Amino acid sequence: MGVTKTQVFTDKQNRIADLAKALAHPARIAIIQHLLKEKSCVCGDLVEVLPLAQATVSQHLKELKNIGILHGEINPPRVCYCINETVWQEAKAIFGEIFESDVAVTCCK
Amino acid sequence: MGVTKTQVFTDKQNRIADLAKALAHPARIAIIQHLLKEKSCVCGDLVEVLPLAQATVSQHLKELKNIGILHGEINPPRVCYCINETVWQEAKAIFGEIFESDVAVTCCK
DNA sequence: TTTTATTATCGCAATAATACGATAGACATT
DNA sequence: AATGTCTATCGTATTATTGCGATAATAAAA
Repeated sequence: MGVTKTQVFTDKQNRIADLAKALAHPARIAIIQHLLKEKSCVCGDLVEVLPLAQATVSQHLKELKNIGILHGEINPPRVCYCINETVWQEAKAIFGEIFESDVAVTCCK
Repeated sequence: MGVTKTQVFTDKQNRIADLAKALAHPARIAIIQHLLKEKSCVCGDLVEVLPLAQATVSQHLKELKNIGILHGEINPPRVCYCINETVWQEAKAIFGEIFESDVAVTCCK
């Protein structure tokens, strides 16, 4: 065991979980916040902002790229990372849908 | 290593990441969806709905309870789990804040 | 071609997360 | 007191994640 049983859940449930997992680390939150705030999105800038080693930052960027939230654009010798607006809108819609539900306060009564 | 360096990030960044981590598993998404949809929130019902062992479901419930999204109410011999509206609104606000930001499409140009 | 600058990947170590059987705990009912 | 029902916890095996030094890869510039 030790592996998530993705096959028993719906595609949407897995997608929501994957998107949430991409946001489930403070460094990746910091990266996204920086890219939303600053126009500059060069990897080296992020390495300066984040108190993590270059290899670690690169790894977090890779995860965000894999899920689709970011895409990288080679601009030698630098790489410019940008938020992928399509996936960003997808995530916005998915989380919006979840949180727009009203909670039954008097549950089980 | 292998442990997240939480101390170098802000409380808010860590909180966002923790809330996202709570949502970062399809079983926990399914649990939340079920609690939002159905009035029944008894642990046993969730065990029937989810194709996971009782121990595993209980463990996921515990994680959601630890982060504050759920609270359990003992109703012997059952336990009724409900969404904690305070934390739910907090999460809604936090994720809403992130996603309301406009993305600069023409990044690095 | 060599150097320089920047980023990605590899390899490793350590911790975290997932899953479940077995068992313990809580509490009403018999 | 004994039983039955439901849930939590423990122990364990397996896989995933985090972090970083070292090194490779890429491409412009000297």
